[in-house]
Amino acid sequence: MNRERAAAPRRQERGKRRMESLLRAAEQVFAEVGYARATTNLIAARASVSPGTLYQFYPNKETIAEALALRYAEELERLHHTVFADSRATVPLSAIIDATIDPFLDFHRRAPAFEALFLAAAVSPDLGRRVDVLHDTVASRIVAMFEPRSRNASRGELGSAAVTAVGIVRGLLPMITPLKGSKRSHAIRELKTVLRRYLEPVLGAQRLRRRRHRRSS
Amino acid sequence: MNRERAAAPRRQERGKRRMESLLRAAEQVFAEVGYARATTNLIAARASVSPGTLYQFYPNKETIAEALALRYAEELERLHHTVFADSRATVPLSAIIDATIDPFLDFHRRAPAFEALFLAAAVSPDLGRRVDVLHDTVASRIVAMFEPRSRNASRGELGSAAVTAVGIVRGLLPMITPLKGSKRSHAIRELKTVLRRYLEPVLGAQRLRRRRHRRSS
Amino acid sequence: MNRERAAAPRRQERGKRRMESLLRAAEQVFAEVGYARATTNLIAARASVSPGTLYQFYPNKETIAEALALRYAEELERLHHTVFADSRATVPLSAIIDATIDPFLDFHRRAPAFEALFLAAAVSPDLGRRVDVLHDTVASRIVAMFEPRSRNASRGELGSAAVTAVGIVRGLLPMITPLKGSKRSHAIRELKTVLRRYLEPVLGAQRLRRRRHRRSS
Amino acid sequence: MNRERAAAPRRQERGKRRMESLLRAAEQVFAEVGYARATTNLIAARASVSPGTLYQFYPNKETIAEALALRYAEELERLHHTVFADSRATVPLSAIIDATIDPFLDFHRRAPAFEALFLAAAVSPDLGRRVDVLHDTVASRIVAMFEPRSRNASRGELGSAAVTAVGIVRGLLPMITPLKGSKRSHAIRELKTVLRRYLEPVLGAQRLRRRRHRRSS
DNA sequence: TATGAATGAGTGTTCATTCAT
DNA sequence: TATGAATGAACACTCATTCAT
Repeated sequence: MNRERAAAPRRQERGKRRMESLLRAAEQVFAEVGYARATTNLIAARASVSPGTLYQFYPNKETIAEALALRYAEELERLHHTVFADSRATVPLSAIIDATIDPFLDFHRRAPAFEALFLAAAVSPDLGRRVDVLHDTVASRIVAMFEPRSRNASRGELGSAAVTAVGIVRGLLPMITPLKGSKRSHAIRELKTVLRRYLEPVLGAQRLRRRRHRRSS
Repeated sequence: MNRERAAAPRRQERGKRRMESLLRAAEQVFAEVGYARATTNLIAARASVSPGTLYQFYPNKETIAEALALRYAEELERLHHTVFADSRATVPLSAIIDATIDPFLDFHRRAPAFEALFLAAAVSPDLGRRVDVLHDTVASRIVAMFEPRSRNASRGELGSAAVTAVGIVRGLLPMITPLKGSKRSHAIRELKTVLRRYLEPVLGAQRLRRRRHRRSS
Repeated sequence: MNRERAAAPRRQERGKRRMESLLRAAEQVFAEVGYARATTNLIAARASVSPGTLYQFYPNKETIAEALALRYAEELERLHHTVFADSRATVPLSAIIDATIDPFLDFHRRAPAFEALFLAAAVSPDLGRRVDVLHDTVASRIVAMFEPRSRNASRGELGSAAVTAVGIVRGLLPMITPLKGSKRSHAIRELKTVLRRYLEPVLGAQRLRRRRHRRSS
Repeated sequence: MNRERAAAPRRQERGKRRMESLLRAAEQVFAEVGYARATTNLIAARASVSPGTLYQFYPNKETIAEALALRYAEELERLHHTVFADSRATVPLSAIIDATIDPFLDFHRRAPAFEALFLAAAVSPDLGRRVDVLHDTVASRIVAMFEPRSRNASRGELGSAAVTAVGIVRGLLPMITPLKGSKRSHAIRELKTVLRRYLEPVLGAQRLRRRRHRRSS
């Protein structure tokens, strides 16, 4: 009896560890073959576990992706929280973009399945609904960052811009990830340029916006 | 004899018509369930045809997607050819973007599987290689449109900008398509804004570029 | 009317020619991929004819093989008829074997599907029954050749020996055909040796056997 | 825990038993319809198992045939090992042949798919490569048996003779297996005669050969 | 006759999921 | 809990054969 009480938490610990290792295995597998071609049996095998065990923790394949997406979302939250915890409104936009995109790309490198999920979300409606967490997280991160800086954009406008920015990143990401070296740097610069040119007027001070308006009219 | 000679083309016509109807069926199915979950048997059934018939015309699933992509590419070519056949360099950028994006979205509505293929191309490497035609077509269309208008951008810069523009469209498209009415209009305006703000300096006159440089440095 | 009467034979001629070319096509295809993997559509295509046409002349795949086997059997008949038309009883056994095996191997080279059918006959019971013609032909050829030469073997014994000889050839043929040059020669010599040693006592008068021993030692 | 430890081997046992029963089912099916027309689903059904289960143990159809061939090869090894473990060089050739062929035919009866594989090996190149084990086993068995007995044949000659002998058996086997009773006996005697007459000179010293000739005349 | 589109049962194989142990 | 055998409905694709023209 005593043993049982003692065993329960230990068992839960073991369960956590199992879920961990399953998630890591799934991450690898998603990264290697993509979500669609990833099989639960392969994930289980990669985690040195039987398929039955996998299903003890995750009721189906989607749930695994969802859990991974959630973990990524959390990491993303932490990522920018850390970076921007003490930011001031005076920081120029390009610096904000650098501070948003660079850690993001960095994280993207460390999170091998991120792109697989990010992209798959658009294709598979099932997964999509679940992985949307990622988009939402990124978008709300952006809103959070820009809100204190924005003088003349409403919350709604900011939200809409953030969603758009996420779309831009999603669209350009696949053009960055396969590249290395200077080509990669160039592609990254291009992404930042797009974002900067798009966001500048959204956020911008009066002066800036006026100039822009004149030009683009 | 006369009859025989007459029969051959008529049979070939029938073949063409079958390929047509198979392509239309595939289009529907891709649009409904996506490329990955589309099955050849389902496509055949949708075309009221046996699976064997499908394979008489298309050797495999990929080829069907490829054929559909090709047809989309052709339609796209035609689309902008028509629109821009007589364009002048004096047309303002926003008009160019309107004339590019509006027919594209229009086409996109009539081409229900376009998004499925466009997106799937990024996920499935098999399909990707074949469907890249679409991206290339769009990109080269953009280059063709902008080249006569651009004063100070090299061909390489234009190409790179075009690829980026395609990425932007790909990234924002999924945010437009599920919407209707004013929300849709707003999302479209947003896409155009992104493109305009991004492309303006790429194409722009000397004066404009100088200003931009100072500011963004 | 008149035309019809005139056309009929011409049509039959054309039919013969079609059957010819179909048979030649089948021969190629059987030789290339074996009976089992040969498809009627492939045969038709090889004959530059539609599958429907093929079925106008041959009701199914087996029949084609049967027809080819029959043609081979006829050629075999002719083969040894020619060779042995004037043979005498005094010819030594080894010469008979040479005169049987050499043209046979020669024919075998010219008849690329022969082995495919010969072997397939043993595997597929359907085909087997039909292609047995070949075995029977070869066996009866052997009997015909040996009968005038045999002093102490009954017809039954001869028949049994002939069947056995055919079996030997079938068993060793696949060891000869893939070889070239001296290895091939060696394998052929081995086949002849087997046959000679087996048939000698079946056929032999004392004198013949003694002579043989001296020579072959 | 104790239970867990006990369960693993029991499960593995179950796996072994399944592989067994699948192999038995495959044996039946191969024997009934031949390798080419045997379907994996049929084999699975015959083993009262789903197709998926079959593929849990054998990755494809060929592998099943291979496994069966391997098992046959092992049985063959055992077969003649037992018989000849203590053989002396003084045993007459005919006894050796009896002791080789009789158990082989016996085994052949108990191994209903043996012929299907043995023959299919010559037809299907895929299977062929894998089932060659059988031929090699039989040939090397023959070499092993004859080596100590042969006074004047080199190893190479013996090997070549063994291969030829295997060919002979393969060629004559289909003439034996469909027969029953005295016809069968007769066919078997014929096979042995062929082998004896062929092998005698290969193995024999002068004395032996003379003796043999007298006897067999 | 000749065509070639059409058929459709069937092929080997996969994989998310369940279940007996 | 953990195992891994078991499931079975699919899947992409084939091919001997038929049929409208």
